[in-house]
Amino acid sequence: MTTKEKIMDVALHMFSERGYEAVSIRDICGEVGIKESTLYYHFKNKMDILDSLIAKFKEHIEGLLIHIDEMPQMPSGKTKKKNAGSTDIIDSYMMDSYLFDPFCNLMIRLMMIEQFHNEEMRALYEKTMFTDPYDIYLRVFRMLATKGTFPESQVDAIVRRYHAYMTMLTYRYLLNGELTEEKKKAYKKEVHALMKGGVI
Amino acid sequence: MTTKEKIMDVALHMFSERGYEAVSIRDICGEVGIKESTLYYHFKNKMDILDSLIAKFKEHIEGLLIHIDEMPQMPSGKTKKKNAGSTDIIDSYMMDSYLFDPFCNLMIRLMMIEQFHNEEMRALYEKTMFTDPYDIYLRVFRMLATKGTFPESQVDAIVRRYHAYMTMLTYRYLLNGELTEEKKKAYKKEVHALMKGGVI
DNA sequence: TTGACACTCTAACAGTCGTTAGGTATTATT
DNA sequence: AATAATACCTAACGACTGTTAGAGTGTCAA
Repeated sequence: MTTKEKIMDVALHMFSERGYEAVSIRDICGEVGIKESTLYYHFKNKMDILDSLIAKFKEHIEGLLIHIDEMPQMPSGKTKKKNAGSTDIIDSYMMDSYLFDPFCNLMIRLMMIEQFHNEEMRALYEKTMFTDPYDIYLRVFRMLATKGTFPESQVDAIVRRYHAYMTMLTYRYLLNGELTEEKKKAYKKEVHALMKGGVI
Repeated sequence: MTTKEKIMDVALHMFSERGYEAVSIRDICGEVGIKESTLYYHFKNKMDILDSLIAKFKEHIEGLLIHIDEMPQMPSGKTKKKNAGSTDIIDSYMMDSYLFDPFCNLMIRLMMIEQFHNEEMRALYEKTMFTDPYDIYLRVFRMLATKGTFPESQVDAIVRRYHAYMTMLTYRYLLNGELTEEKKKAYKKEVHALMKGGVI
């Protein structure tokens, strides 16, 4: 990891825990192991660190959304038990590559903190936590409806329910205090229980 | 409003928007219109302001919970259309006296921000945003089940759904950027649409 | 061997931070 | 009238803030 990457990594950890303003340049440099002037060789000022993190995050989710656009009509399609495909693809993109991903999880926390006084953060937060996920769920469940898993007339209601559950569980387990392995397990367990239990 | 109350009011507005550490004593005093030394006449230090806000909030929700404990088996019970009672009591306690209440709404935002590096805040946040609401919904829907609105066997599933919807909508509309009248209306509209639409 | 470049350092700047000592009015109590 | 309490003030403290000028390093191409 280069010094620049290390600075961004340390800064994200600190920003997402205490907020941008509350973290000082000296806090970051102390943890990275460099002098303050060295940081200004890599970034033009403090805000430039935050901007770089946002740019990196935007690139990351852009990549995810492109992959979802290109996703197959039904992933592998080996097992044919009900809803299996939907769980797989949502697990893969929403959980493993987004909510559980260390970088993305910390960025979501940072957006949660900064959204109240930063309009750019607020817009990005709304898009990545509400608008985009809803669109993804809609796409997945529409696909499943064409496969005959359930009537197309029910898609809207099912997507609303699924989105509500996923959002609640995300805030309950993945954005509440430290993200432990236990919380990830509890989150996955609840999601799968809902799928099996026919609550969706 | 006394000077002490004004300090707490201004501090809460600033803390809930930018976070505790990012707000300075001079920021607060400038807005209140006093000198810094005057603030130290009313509070022993900066943390004392935060502690006072937390104490006030705890008292507030304690009062709400006691009122719910003492609530009648069925409020007024004049109209008998399905689910009418549940909506009324939840509107009254959860929305008007909690989520929409200016003081509580700002305290929730503050807890959202501070929970990641303050264990007391995290515990209070979990209790007031997840544990307590779930218990309240459970109590209300159990009561409705005994009235025959729906089978008792369905109570658990219904409460899970209701809690998920309410939590999602709260984060989507009431804890996302500025709390406008439009957002309150959109929130209420979605909640009532879910009740009428039989999605619950 | 020289020069250019990438990277890190020392040392300091002006401004802001939380906090405090000590003074001054106004009001209530004796 | 004297005393005490309440609520505010001026002025400053040492520590910390983001940021910068300028001086080394080491590596590589000419």
